[in-house]
Amino acid sequence: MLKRTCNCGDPRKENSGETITLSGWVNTYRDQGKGLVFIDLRDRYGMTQVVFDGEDSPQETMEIGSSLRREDVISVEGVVRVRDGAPNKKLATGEIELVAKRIEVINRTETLPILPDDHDADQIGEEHRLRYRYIDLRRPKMQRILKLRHQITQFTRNFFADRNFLEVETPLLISPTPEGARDFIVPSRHQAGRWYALPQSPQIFKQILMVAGCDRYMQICKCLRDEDPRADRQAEFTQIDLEMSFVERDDVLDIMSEFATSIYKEVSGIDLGDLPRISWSDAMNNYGSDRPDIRFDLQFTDVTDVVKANDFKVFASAIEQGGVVKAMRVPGGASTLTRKMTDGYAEIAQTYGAGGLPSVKLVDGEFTTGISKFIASVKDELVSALSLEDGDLVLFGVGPFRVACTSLGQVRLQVAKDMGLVNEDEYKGLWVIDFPMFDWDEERERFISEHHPFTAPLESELDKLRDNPIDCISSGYDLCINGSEVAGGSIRIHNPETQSLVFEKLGLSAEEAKTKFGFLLDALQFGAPPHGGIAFGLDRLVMMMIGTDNIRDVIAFPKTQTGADLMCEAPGDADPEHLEELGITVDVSDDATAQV
RNA sequence: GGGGCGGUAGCUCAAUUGGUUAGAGUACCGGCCUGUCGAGCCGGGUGUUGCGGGUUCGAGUCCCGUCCGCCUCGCCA
Repeated sequence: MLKRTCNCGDPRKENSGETITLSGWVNTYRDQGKGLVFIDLRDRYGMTQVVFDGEDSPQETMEIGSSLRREDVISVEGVVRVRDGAPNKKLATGEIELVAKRIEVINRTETLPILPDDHDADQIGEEHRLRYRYIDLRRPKMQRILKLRHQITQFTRNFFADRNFLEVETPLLISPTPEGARDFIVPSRHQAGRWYALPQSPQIFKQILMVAGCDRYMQICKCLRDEDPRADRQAEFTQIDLEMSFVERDDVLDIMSEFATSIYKEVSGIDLGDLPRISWSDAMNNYGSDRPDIRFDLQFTDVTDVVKANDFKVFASAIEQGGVVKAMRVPGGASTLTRKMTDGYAEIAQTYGAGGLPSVKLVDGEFTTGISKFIASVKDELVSALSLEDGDLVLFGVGPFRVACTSLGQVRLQVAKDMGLVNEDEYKGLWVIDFPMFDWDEERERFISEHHPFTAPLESELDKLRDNPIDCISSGYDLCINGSEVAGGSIRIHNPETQSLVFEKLGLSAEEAKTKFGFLLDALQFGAPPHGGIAFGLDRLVMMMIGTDNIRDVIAFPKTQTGADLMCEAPGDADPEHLEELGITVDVSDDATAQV
């Protein structure tokens, strides 16, 4: 093989006269006719124009040159020279070209299913990009993403290594867990009929590392959750996972704030500014989200008490059932938002569980449209509670607290988009703290952890954990940037009594807890330090820095919505003998599925 | 599990109310062209209209089923 002496992004004017060899892919070819062919040769580092010139290139090289097609792989030895014509300002190597002397065609390509060309690759159906990922990844844009991701992990390792964190690997084959997401399971051969689970996160192991005296742990690790994906969610994703001993909440928030602001700064030049801390309650009440986007205002006002006096049925019955009425003032919304748009908002509210989306406009000092005639009696009170001005639109979130808030919160996001309130170049983050410990699950008729079962309550809330768990505030915290949750963590429970109590509140019998988490409860009995930590969603960090809504863009080999890898055609069939060895028989009939 | 959108040439798309031989750009193939750079010009259609049924004189188009992809609700401690 003709060995390269430098990369396609390297040659400069200073190298003219030098004989070099480049290897790479033919990005484009421009055949000018007998005696002159240009190709752009591309590798990860850049592109160089190679010229096959009848006057300077040997006849044989000339002939091969004119037969080249896009994405053929070649090595070319030649002489660097300053271009005759105008330099190409789009290329770093645009002032020079390589005059081909010797060429080796390493591999020709069939007609390509997709072209690795940033000009129109974004138009190509994603199905094709995923099936031929090795071609898609050749695109400069995808190469930039791979590189940025690498820079982020590199920065992360250095940042935490500098601060005494140890990178420790935790197992992939672990025991199934009762709480949380659906586990991927793996059959055991030595104990046929028993199963491993793939980790949803290394949670318990990192806590045990704290008990083991590691003091500070970090890992960039795969997490696996067998749940339906979304645009920003994959079953298989990566976390920057951390845990620290002898810390309180503020210690974790401080060091993680430093990490977040410095990684944005260093890797992308983005200034996150300060990261304010707001309570979950304020976030829900004012923004209708536990991960509010604070790049724009549009806050809510609770008008439950204001509209109580009124007998409008929708409000009255919601309040009667213990619900609330939230109002969002949209300044100037009366004229800028069309009927079609507000109808769309109502659909959004309904999608998130609200009955509808009552609204009124304030025009010439009077309520018009929507529910104006039903709430005329409390007009003055509403105007003053919301500081309404002429031309404002008011949208109401009605229902049980979480439904009223989150449905209006989703509407808030769309309104901001429609009114152009979102500056896409701006990055604003905040910590959401003081989460509740539990939420009540109507279906299962029991408490479920708002964060996870190892989250400690705030020290001052210990009494409530026993007597009034629904009001108990946890030590949990989430870091949200531009309305996206990028990290979440908590101070953990480090004494077995509290841990048992939480399991009990979650409806986990002592026996069950012992079976599933016995080793953790044991560990807590043998000298567990107070500890806490956090996990950053690496994929979402990369998404935000690269400016994409699609998580598949930032994963080299992502899966589709049905968990398929289109390139390698996973999942695949297993060898029947292998299954027999594992004691597994498979029944995929409709009946069998229906029974599950 | 539910809702929505889509599947036509290698790729991106078009095809009137169900009506002649399913078209265009690009890629690809052939030819021309010595300074191009998303080269240009001339010529070439390379097709199981995702798959299986059905209705009809006639289906890319309508109906039923199914598969695949995307968005989404549930789900994601």
